[in-house]
Amino acid sequence: MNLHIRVFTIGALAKAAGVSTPTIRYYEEIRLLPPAPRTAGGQRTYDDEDLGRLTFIKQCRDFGFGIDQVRVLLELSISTNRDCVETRDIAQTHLDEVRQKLAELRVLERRLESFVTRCDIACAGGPGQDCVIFKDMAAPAKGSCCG
Amino acid sequence: MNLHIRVFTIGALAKAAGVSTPTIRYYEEIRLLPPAPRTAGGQRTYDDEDLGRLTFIKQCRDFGFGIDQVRVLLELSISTNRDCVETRDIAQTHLDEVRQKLAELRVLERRLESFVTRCDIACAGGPGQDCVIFKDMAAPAKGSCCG
DNA sequence: GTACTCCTTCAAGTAACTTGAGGTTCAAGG
DNA sequence: CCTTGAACCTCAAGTTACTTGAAGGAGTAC
Repeated sequence: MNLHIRVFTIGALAKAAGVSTPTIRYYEEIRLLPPAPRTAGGQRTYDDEDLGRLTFIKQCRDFGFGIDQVRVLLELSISTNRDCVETRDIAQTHLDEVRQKLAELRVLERRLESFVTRCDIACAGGPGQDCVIFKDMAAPAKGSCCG
Repeated sequence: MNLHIRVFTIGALAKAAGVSTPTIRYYEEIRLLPPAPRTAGGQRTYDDEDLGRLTFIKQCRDFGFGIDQVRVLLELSISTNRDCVETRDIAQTHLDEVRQKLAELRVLERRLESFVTRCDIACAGGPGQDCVIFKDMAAPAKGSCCG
């Protein structure tokens, strides 16, 4: 057992968990974190349990989960009869979304590449060219540059 | 020359450009679009020039450019001495950002894949398992599931 | 006791719209 | 002419996940 009871100020907790202090207050406000006990002067105090919870939240956020998903994951993490299947499903759904976003960004990357390349080919001379990119983009088809 | 002067209601314009009507009002409010002339009854009217401008904006947004970038691109598109080089640079910068985001998402995809896979291996039996994912995630290292 | 950092609350700002409430205008049909 | 229903109007607030700023109090080291 750990006999040391570590107490953190909000700044120390923030540093330990890798988030900002306003973020911690915000998490308290939206009840992701419980209301912190205060010193006589009104300053918030935290312990290792809070650090664990906050770190968990941070990890989930780094995974890209939304606040509402984190809320569910937190509840699952606390329930004694942990439902790993539900956790897996949340992660799977999120993975699907990430892959969807990846696909969109790959398309965007190709379009922008093509755009820049055509700019280079047609407009290497600099300003004042007869660049038709803008006419192209004012029509509802695919964009082009200086074609 | 086109002798037809097409006049659009806000709804018709929205449909033609592929945006929503509140979006058009919003664009007017933030001065991406000029204030529309009104009918006697106060309803907005648009013409083909507006359609061209709005379509241009839509294209830029689909490319992922932010509103402020669209503002610059719009000005470039209107200037008589078009600076294609500046346009290219804006697109190149944006392309770099897209690639950065792609790299991040690829890392995320791998992490989530690994997460889900480990869930499948260790927790195929369903709820009630001795799943350590939550303990892992409350520590500041990399997440795992049911390991 | 004073200097300095860290803490407090509250309000507003960010991006780019969307949603809702409550009311008006327009075009068509009878 | 009158009604009906869709589409329009304005204004305010909601969305996501915080960040930023102002004005002032608490804690600690010298």
